[in-house]
Amino acid sequence: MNLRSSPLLFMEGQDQETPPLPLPVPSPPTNPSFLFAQPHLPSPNSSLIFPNISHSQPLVLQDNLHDLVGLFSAPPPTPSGIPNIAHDNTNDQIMMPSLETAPLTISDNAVAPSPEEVAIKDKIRRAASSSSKNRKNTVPKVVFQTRSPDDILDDGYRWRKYGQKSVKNSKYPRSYYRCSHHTCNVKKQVQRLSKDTSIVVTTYEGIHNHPCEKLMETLSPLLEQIQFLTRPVLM
DNA sequence: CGACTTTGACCAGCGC
DNA sequence: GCGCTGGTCAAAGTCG
Repeated sequence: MNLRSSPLLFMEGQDQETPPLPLPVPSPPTNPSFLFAQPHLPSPNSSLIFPNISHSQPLVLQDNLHDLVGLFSAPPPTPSGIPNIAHDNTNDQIMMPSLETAPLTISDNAVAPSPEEVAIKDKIRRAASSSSKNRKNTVPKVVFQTRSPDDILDDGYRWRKYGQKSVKNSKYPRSYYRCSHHTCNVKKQVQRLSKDTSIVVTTYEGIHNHPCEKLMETLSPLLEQIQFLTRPVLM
């Protein structure tokens, strides 16, 4: 895992004057089930956007937990023995299990959005607007801004690139990826900002219908051990 | 040989 | 209707 970012969060539709919502800071992960937590979005098409990244208190993802997108994945099937826990309904919070607990701050010197940021927000706004007219088309979208030298962030899933386009007002092309899992049609778009070339904007569209492979790889020995320790003992 | 990337072509939506 | 733009397709190429 090579993400080094300090995301902020605001909900789609929020205007520039409204300060972004600080991301709720979760407790340290104490239960593997947190790894399958899902974001609690106010509406099916609302989007999470991590806007200007603050340098003041960088969040660091734990190296032994690979699942960033797993936050937005469907819970695994229960027969696997992994309990299903989604978001914290009582506190209406998004659980961010893979993040260390560093308080999130809003950047004081936030700058005007770049053309790419404006385009991305416009695109999401249009998508939300059109889908509000047609409620059947409810594909959740999540937008991350991450400060990383790598275009491709290791989010634990396998992706197949199916297109690349140069985008207006951007000197960097936008890449289009689909989840390689045969039954999963989650897509993501990756684009580097020309205003700040250290920032990569990743847009996830859809929800994985399978557990994160790398995560399961990491967890399976642990789960086997738990199952062994909690097995019924014959007297 | 299978999985993946590259890249030009095609198509749909939107604004004028 | 036309042109622009973004998203997807699919054939060819690459890699392990």
